[in-house]
Amino acid sequence: MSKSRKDKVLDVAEELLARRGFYGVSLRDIASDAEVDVALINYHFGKKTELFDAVVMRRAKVLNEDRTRALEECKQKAAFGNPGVDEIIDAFTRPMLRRSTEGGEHWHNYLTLIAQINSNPEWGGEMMSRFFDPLANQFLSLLREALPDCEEEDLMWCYHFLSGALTLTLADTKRIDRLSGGKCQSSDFETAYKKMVPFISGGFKAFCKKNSV
Amino acid sequence: MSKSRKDKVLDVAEELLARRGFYGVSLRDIASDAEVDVALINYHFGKKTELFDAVVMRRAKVLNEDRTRALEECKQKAAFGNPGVDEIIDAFTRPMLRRSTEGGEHWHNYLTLIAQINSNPEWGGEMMSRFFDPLANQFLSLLREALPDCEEEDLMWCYHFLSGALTLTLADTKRIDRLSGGKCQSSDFETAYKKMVPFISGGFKAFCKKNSV
DNA sequence: GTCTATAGCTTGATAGAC
DNA sequence: GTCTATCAAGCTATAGAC
Repeated sequence: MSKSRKDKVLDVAEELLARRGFYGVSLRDIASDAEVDVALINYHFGKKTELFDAVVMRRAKVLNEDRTRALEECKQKAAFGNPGVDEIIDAFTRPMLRRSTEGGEHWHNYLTLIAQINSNPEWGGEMMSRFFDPLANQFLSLLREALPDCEEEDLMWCYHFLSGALTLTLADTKRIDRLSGGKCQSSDFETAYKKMVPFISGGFKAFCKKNSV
Repeated sequence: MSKSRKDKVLDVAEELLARRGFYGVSLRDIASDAEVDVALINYHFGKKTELFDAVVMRRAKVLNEDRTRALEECKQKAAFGNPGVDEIIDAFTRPMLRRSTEGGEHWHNYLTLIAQINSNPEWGGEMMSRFFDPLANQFLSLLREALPDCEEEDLMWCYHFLSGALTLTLADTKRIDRLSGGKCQSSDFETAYKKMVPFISGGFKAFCKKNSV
């Protein structure tokens, strides 16, 4: 079964939106690249903003399932002793990096788009909350158990910093390539991941000394 | 001496660009809000991309001076014993947060704009490098001295995570307000700053155990 | 589902008068 | 420096035929 035109539109929209953002892409750009009529986009998705939502929603569902599963597995292990901070952070972040590296170009585009949404001051916060706050709360619940003495406010801010570090990584902007004189590549998510978990874990532990598991 | 029309254009452009990004703002939007003719923008700045550069450049200069000064003061102290990781991170980040809180609405807008540029995959990396890599290198030099055993690659990735955490904070997207049920506000930069320095410092130290000053 | 056609508006850029 | 006028192109959205 070959890809439907509807899916083709979503794929193309995703790619263009990831590159130039909501205002930088016209329905004509999308229709043209998808080899489809402009009117078809309206037929399937309605307004441009609704297409945008559809693009974000499609993979958000999959991603939330991935990550929920990883967190559940973390909890299972808790039956035999609580999971450590590192394991929890790993469960929360690994599915994203994995999709971006192993999920093909489409997933890479998608996660680049999420990165931009996350730092958009106009509607980014609202959108991230709508799609990802339930999952973030699952993550925070686990962390609360692992770090019972950590102040609630500290936990929230640490989550926020994690979010910034993670999404800038997904954005893959190539800045680090230049800054490091080629020693590092922003597209090297394997390495990024290896460094990110200890970095973030070290950040959390700075606030929860009593429980640095 | 009242504000020139040229400065007014820059102020208005900055505000609109911070909210909706490059493609989301038209020259007519800017001209209208600045109570100026569209042709005047072209007269002073040339093309739209050139106006954009001018907006970013104006305060980048001031900011780079601020931060260079802070790093220099850090080095001075080194004469009486090396500065610690915390002090170096503090010198690098505080001027940004301070401008955003004490510099008025214009600076707040500007730093929101920088946040979006930082995670833009199209030209964000290039732009950040162009305006801020020299400063980043000053910062990294100081850190290298403070952490002589830290691997170069680790240092670069830690800088990258710092950059993500810092700019998401500057973006002020209000997501943390919702996620925390009102307990935290993304606009509360004082608190954000108090949490950010230990978090980042903890992250760096995770890689440089021998020198956790 | 698919396409043609179009309404009605907005866009960046500049030429030319003062 | 400032403004009027204009161009050619692009835009979203939809109505209506098949």
